[in-house]
Amino acid sequence: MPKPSSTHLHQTSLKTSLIERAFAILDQLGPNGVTIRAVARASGVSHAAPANHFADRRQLQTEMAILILDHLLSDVERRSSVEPDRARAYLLSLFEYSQSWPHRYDLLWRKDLVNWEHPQLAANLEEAYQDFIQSLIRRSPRVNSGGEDIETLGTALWAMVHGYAQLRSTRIFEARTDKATGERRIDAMLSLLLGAVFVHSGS
Amino acid sequence: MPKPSSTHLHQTSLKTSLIERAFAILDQLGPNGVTIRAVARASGVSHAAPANHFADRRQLQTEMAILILDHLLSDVERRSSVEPDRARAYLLSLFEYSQSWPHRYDLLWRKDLVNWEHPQLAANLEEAYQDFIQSLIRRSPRVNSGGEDIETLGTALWAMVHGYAQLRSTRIFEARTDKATGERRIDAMLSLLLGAVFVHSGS
DNA sequence: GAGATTGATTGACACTGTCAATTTACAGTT
DNA sequence: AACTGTAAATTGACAGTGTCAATCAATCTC
Repeated sequence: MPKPSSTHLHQTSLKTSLIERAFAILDQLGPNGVTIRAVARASGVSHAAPANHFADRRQLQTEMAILILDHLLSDVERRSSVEPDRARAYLLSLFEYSQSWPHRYDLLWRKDLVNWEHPQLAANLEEAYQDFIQSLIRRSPRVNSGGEDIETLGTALWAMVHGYAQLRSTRIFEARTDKATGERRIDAMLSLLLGAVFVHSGS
Repeated sequence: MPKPSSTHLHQTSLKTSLIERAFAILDQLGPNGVTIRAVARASGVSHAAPANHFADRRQLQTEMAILILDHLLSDVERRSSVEPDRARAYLLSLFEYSQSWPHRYDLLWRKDLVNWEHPQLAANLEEAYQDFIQSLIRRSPRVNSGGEDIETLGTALWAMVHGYAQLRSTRIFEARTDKATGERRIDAMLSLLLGAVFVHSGS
């Protein structure tokens, strides 16, 4: 029952407006800035209005996480239309997104802010991950080691990119946050892992 | 000027007592539980007493992070005395620590709670990382590719273990948090990377 | 001993999330 | 058209939080 006409005073439903403002605050101030009251304030409603749409703060951020994951996966599709290697598209998008939208990426993996038990969120990630694994298999069925080692490889790749994205902000790896050098480094790491494992090394 | 006798009413200096209690709370409730007031309460002092020892909450948690890193590195040493491969000791300790002390490990990398600009903290991590790289070189100077690729490999290994440790809690990798299967998976991933790159594959 | 300094206490302020009670505005029924 | 019911927004309150200012006590220094 989506009511196209205004329910009360908002042209667009308040819920979507709240989420919009929440993203604006997130991008600017980070996860800690996304308070219920700040979002309400930015939307011009009373501090308790959001309660009608989100049970609590965690649920707001969980719904944001679903949108962030969508956003990220849409970037995978965009890149995949150019890059023939779909597994590579996943990994490069993952890294690029973490650098382009650092606060969104941070929020996504904060399990105190996001409820990863949420069925849709969990299902979307699981689906993406399985698709990633499939694209790895499709990429090159002929692997040095056989069997389920392909899943180990997938886990290693995903974890590596994710870990690198997160640790870069602590400056252990590379002093400055230069995106270009980061991508070059990612590329080298992927070549290392992919090139060494697969029979015909890519790129 | 460490005053061995009681400054006021505490046998041991209040600062160390505060940190002790803070760790107890951290281990039980996670980073969000470590509030200035809760720590003060647990130490039996007024809510503003900690301000004399920590400028703000972030500084308390930053000092905790220094201790956590020490703790983690001491585990590396312990393991290194058994495991001849020191680089491997780093990686396995890193993972095991993240599973044994999940909340401490979480806190360590939370840049909103910990100030990674802190000179001592940054220096300690940098030193450990360089030692890790050195142990990688010492492990096997003969690498397939030459030059600074050893640093790329080091980054890849560290990032992979860290990323795996963090993502395990979101259940993408392995549904249940079984430590044993986790270690087996880590082992497989390390063999993948190390065994493929180095001339004589380890383990 | 007098004075100064360090450390702890109390009280306050501006925030936060969340709940209860209330008011508002719309929709459907008769 | 009036009534009623329901959903949504408001107001007010409560218990927390971090942090600051003023106060108070105890110790150290000369």
